[in-house]
Amino acid sequence: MDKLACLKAFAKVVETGSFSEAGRQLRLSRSAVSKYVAELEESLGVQLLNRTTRHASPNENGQLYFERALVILSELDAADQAVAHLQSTPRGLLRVNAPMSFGTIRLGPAIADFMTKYPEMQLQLVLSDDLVDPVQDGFDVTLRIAELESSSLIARKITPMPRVVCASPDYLKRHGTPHHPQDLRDHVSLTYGFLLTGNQWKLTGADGEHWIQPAWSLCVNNAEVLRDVAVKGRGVALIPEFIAGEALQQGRLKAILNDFWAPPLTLYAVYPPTRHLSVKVRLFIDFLVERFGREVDKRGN
Amino acid sequence: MDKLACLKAFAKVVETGSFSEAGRQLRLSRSAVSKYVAELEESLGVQLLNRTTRHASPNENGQLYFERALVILSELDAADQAVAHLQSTPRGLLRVNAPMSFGTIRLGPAIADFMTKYPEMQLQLVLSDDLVDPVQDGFDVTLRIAELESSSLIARKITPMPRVVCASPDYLKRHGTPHHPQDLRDHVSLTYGFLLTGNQWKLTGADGEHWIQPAWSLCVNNAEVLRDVAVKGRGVALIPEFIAGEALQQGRLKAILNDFWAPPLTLYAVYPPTRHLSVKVRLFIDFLVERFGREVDKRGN
DNA sequence: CCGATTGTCGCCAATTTGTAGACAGAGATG
DNA sequence: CATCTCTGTCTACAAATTGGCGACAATCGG
Repeated sequence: MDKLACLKAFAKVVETGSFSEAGRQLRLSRSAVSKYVAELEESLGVQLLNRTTRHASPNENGQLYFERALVILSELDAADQAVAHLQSTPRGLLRVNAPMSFGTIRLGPAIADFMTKYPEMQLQLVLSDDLVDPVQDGFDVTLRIAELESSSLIARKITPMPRVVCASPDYLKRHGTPHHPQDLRDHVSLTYGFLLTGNQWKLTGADGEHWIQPAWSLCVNNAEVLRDVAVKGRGVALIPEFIAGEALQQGRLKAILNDFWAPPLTLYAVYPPTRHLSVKVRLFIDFLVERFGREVDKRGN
Repeated sequence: MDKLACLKAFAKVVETGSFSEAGRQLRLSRSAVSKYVAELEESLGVQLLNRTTRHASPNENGQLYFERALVILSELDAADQAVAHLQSTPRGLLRVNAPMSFGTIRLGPAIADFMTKYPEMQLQLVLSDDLVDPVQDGFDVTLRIAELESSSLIARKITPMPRVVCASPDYLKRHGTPHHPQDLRDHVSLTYGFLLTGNQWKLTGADGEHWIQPAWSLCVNNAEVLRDVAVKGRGVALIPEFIAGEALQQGRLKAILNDFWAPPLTLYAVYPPTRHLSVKVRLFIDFLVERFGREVDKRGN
């Protein structure tokens, strides 16, 4: 028997003085209410209600039990509400891991707004380019920029990260401007190299996809370094727009091959697989989606 | 879902740190425990436990809810015990209706012992020979002496009440002593008349049943009156032994037709039809059975 | 490194639930 | 006072839930 359902039925019968009315308020049939109360009496071995064919009233036992039942039912509601409240009030420590470049260029400035919005939270931000397992390494959420991540960890897309092919004006003056992806074979590339596509660049235009493996003179796991070397005229770089942005605006770099585009990378949030996402993590991720882009949840969460 | 079962399962998991051990202690399978806790988390919309493949521990939500759950579960046990205790401690008012004769001759003297045994109870005894409906007339229990009572009220046999045929020595000297039930036709009977058998006397001996309708000169609804008139030599009476007893012992009445016996009457307790008999009533009836005779429950209660 | 134990999940037989409707009784109404 | 309406209980039964079995992958101890 569902003792709680019996308690609720019993309490409602006492409140209303009627099995029928109790049934109406609890959205149960009269016979269900009758059975619940009978079951309760049976399990206690005690008569709780005096019944006539028209109404019911608690006897001494029933009055005592009714008062106790009300306390118990209200405490149970209070307990439910207490955990709901605890869950919905964001506070405590949020530990975030993010890539270096994204952390310094985009996330860092945005964090102040998040902390203004949720003043009770503490945020610990660790910037690193290592592949990090949040469960293993004690983070609540890890941000990643990747092409496509297959992982057993739960991940949520935050935003696409467009990329741009660019070089310094001085480099272009000395080596000519490539007009087609195939022209890149004659140029020096500065490449990231740690994507799933390795050192190949995929560029798509009106005439289809082009897979180019330019001769690379520098392979590094930090796009800011690629940007800075490109600015110094050492080659052509394919790097995220958020990294190249300022140099492009200042004319220190020039975007080339503008009729072609590289598939964007994607910013993901990765977090431990629990049935119910911590509200801290959820609020943080919602903030990132709102701040950095549209929302596509990778796992239908 | 049975929320109470879920609460118990959850609490046991937190206590033991293990779904498996919780299952063993609750005599449930591991999968049942797992499902209960998952259901609770689902209904709250909150993660309560952190799980690894080897053990489980409450998170902050879970710790809060666990503490609340313990309180609720113990209060529920306390409520159950409170009504059980209330039920088992006999006190308060017990209202009894009994027939006049039985009340004055047998019950009255016994009552003192009952009240000694249960000093916290008050007993209200109303002696009347009216047919009384305990629900209608506000009694907890009504005693009846009858041949066979068919009633919608619940009744419990307390004891058989044997009857005796008797007359005064003086009457017998004047009218002769009947040796066979058929001889009663030539005698004057003093009859009760309010039994189902009316004024007919049924006497059974070695030669079978005899239905006699003696000529009655007195028909009254009180056997003591019948006894007193018989003592004065006015006729032959068929009355309960407990009423005739003292006069027989003193020689003021003489038992006759001793090779024949009238079917005994039966002392019943009648009480309102409730699912669980009040402990006051049960104790009183148990006392009567113990004091007055063997126990045969008429309704299999 | 292997065996034992863990928690979760899907499947399914067993059990319980909760309603419909019949029934008898009480109270309201004409 | 008779009739109607609503009551609480009970039975039958379709629908829903329960709870265990066994498979699976992960972890821990020897």
